[in-house]
Amino acid sequence: MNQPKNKKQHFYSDLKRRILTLELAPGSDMDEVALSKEYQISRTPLRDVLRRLAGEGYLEIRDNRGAKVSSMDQKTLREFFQVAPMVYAAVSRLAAQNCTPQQVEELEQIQSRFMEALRTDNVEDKIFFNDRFHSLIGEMADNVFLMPSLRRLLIDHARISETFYRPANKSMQKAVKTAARHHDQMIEAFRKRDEEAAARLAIEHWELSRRQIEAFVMPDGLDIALGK
Amino acid sequence: MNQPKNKKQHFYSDLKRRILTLELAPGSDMDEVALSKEYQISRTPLRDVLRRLAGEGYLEIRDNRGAKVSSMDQKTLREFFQVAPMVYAAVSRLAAQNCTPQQVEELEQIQSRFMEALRTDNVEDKIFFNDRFHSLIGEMADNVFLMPSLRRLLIDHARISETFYRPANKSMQKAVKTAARHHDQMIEAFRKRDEEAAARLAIEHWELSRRQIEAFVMPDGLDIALGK
DNA sequence: CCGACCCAAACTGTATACAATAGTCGGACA
DNA sequence: TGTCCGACTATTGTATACAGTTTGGGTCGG
Repeated sequence: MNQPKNKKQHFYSDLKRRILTLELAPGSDMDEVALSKEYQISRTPLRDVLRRLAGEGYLEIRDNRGAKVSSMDQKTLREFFQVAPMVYAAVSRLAAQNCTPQQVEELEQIQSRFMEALRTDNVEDKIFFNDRFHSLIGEMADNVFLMPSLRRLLIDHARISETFYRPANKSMQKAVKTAARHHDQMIEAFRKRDEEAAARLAIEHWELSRRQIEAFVMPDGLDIALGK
Repeated sequence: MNQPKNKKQHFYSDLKRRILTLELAPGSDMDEVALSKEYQISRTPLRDVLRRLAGEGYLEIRDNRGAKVSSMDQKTLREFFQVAPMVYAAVSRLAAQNCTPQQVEELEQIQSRFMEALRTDNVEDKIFFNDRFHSLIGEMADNVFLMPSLRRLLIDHARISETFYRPANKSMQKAVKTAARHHDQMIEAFRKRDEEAAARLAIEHWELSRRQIEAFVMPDGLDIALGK
């Protein structure tokens, strides 16, 4: 987007973007000297940023062996759908309780930009504004103890959504439209401070994702009986 | 405990200990040069550790104004009890599903050390082994998305427990015994892989804490009617 | 007496040189 | 030919000097 004067912050948000958009594949190694050349920044602040991103769950750091992008395997996916609906329902509930009119307004603005991205089929913007949408709901919930897990979830949500936002078939295109409708309904629920609706929508929203991913991982005709 | 050869790691765990035991008060500022002298370590790795602890929720870092210990005010307490039972119930449920016999055995060892600390009235050990107990349950749950929030909760759990483990009255002493009994029952639930029992115990465990804290914040005879 | 401004001291942020560690390639020996 | 050892290279970790920012106090003008 716009290059901040601050190189360090630019590196921070750019690396984040590259991870969320899968431009940097899960598991890939970060080379400190290469990155320091690329971003014209010395290794000290660069390492600072890597440590920070590790703390937020974007990277994993192994002693004496540098950082790598957090991996995303089948186990991760399983764990993701095991807790995402619960955490997200709780966040939505709290958000409905605590949100301010300003926040709801901001949410609407983000949503309209998200819709714009859908219209113009701008994949990076779809991912970005969807992430912003859900992050803001996290801020609305305003709970320091729930936020860390939500942040971690949103990282993989964005990465999972990649498959979503480059729709391979009609079913996925339809799912994206449904998801967008969910967003509108969520905004409405927040405006009315309707906890129950917010929580229910959150769960529906993630169930939709889960079904799509399942269909993607196991396409039609391959519905073999799985052990466990 | 034992001084590791590695100064950096020693600084890391020692600072953690000082925060959890409230030796470093919530909100207090970290002075990099002072700490680097105290721990005989240069500022670069020291800052590394501060950033890492910030990522884990022990510290907050403000640009150009250094790190301070995460604050713990009334709002924090409120948020804590708003989500702790839920997160902890979910963690316990998953732990009951996934735990290995080795882990249950380790849990028993930690519990016996915890009991020993209660017997000898070693406050620091009480806090340490209670923290270890609940951390291990987090590991048993084995879910990267739930762990960040659990870790954040356990920090303030330890700090809240300070009041617990320096019991001011009979009621608290009794509560500590009940909590210890909960631990034993949890171990039993894990051994039997009884999800429901584990979840129920987790909730009871935190309700107990909440009641004690409430009693502490609002002692007998001060039960004035509160707005909201 | 009060407030605005400025300067100095203290502290945090960055660059860079150097040290330590991990990974790799090739040669010696069985 | 296979394996093990050791030096070499690539990469991460640490120390330190220096640059930039915040903060507190003192001074000057109102």
